[in-house]
Amino acid sequence: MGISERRLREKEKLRSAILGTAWRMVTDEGWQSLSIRRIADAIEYSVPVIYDHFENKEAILFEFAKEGFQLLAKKIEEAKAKTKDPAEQLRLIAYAYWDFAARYKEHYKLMYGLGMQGCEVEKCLPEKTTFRKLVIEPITELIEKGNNPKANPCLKYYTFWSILHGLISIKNMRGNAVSDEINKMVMDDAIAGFVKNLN
Amino acid sequence: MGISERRLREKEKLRSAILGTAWRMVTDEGWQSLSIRRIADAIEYSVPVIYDHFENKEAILFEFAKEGFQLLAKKIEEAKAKTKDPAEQLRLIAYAYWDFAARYKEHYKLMYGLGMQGCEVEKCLPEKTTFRKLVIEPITELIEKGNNPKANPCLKYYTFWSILHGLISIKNMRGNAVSDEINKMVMDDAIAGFVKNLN
DNA sequence: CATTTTACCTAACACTGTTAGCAAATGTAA
DNA sequence: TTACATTTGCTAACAGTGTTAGGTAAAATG
Repeated sequence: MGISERRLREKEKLRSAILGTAWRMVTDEGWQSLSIRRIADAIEYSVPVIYDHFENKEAILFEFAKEGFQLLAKKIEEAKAKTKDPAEQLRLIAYAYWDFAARYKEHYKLMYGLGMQGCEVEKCLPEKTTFRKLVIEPITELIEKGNNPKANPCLKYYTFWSILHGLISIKNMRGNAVSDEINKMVMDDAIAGFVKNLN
Repeated sequence: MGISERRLREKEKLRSAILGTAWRMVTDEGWQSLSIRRIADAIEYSVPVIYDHFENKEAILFEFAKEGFQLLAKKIEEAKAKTKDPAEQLRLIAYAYWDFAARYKEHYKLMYGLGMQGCEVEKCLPEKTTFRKLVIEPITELIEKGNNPKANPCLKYYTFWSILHGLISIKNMRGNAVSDEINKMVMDDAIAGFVKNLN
């Protein structure tokens, strides 16, 4: 009865080939160049085979978006685990977020629809919630320790995220017109201000 | 010799018809639905006529982007003119920016490529520089008056803009999942924190 | 061995942006 | 008025896109 298992393996292999090829295209030439037909060409199968593995093109994009959200959550978790000081945690989280967006640029663009038509990422709620919880925790701690206990952690989380996302979006837009050093200085400054304001 | 002038007027009229039709499509059905062919259908001309007035589709998008940048600069200018207190100016500018992004949603998406493939907006430098100058001025003033004169206005401007753009981007992403009140509270909080940190 | 399932392909549909080439109308000059 | 040149607008095509209907041949199943 190894036959059907071999078949499953082969099917899985084809699926991986599709995703692998797609990913190579994206990193080489950007999301714009990704097309079902070109994937089919590259894996040396006909076009409808792709649709045996993915409902449509968006389903392929979604796969990468999910990967991105999971990876981001992991990175944030790792960064946070490095210290117990909540202020330091927030700083490390911000760095990790920044690093993720720089290292996995195409993922980030897809996840948040930067300069491209994003895909429906509503289904990534679990991963997003993880991120949210990881950030809200140190914020809550800092608020409790600070002298402004009426501050709303959820609201502050939103602010924190907005700062990061705004910086990264603008950085992505401008290409390399502004040096990374300056960009990082802006982030440092913004996060320092944010943390200071929590007290 | 009014003939050639009439012709020019008619040509201009057709150009307006193209832009007007395009804009109606965008507001009715989003950027995604905008196509040269549908514009041609709507104005009851054949497709190549569009190309007599615009080099390509991007040139049409660019027209709206430029309009957006100009309008934004105007709104910011008006908001700033309402007071002479730099802190208050920054608050009013932030409100105006927010209001612009809400009122001219499709413009904003196009200008910064949110959830769509944006167009080359590098040519809008004058309008962008206007915005930049309008914001940097009160920031510089505040820094000079404050007790942290070594702060870099340019860097702070970048931070200010990032906060606003981040908030708006995230708001746009989430659709109506978060109420406008909360969104505005986040902005108020973030801007207040930013201004406080300038001193 | 017959039947069903699976794998896979060709060819099409309905779109997209863009352009070559032609025909008719109009303007200009002899 | 006639001859030429320009403008205006069109049809039809090219080269892509995502997606799917329908058919064939191989493989697995009863």
